[in-house]
Amino acid sequence: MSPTFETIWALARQIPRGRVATYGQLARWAGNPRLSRVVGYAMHDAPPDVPCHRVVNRFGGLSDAFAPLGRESHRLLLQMEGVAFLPDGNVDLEQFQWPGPGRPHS
DNA sequence: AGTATGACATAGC
DNA sequence: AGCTATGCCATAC
Repeated sequence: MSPTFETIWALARQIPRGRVATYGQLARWAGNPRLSRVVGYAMHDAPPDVPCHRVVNRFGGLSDAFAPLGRESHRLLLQMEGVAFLPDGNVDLEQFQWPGPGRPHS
């Protein structure tokens, strides 16, 4: 496996429960803000221990590629974790977007 | 081995 | 302010 994938998976795994992160942020923490595409691809190959449902695009919702898997599952999973959804069907990034691993300070 | 595509994002116009 | 073009890494053909 590529170290990039492992890095991305590690970051995704570090996402606290009830919080979501965007591809851009993961990519940024991975080392390159433009790695967003690779992040998505990493999610494609992401093992079950990676909460890919906590990884969303900058709109706050999973991409269409995840839709066939059941976007309701996505919403249900996040709701189960205490994440609120907007009427748009997207997560309230303003409230639930993960601040980042480099600033775990309250 | 090279080209094309992909769960996105940012910058430029 | 909205759209187009480009960047990045890895996989598939």
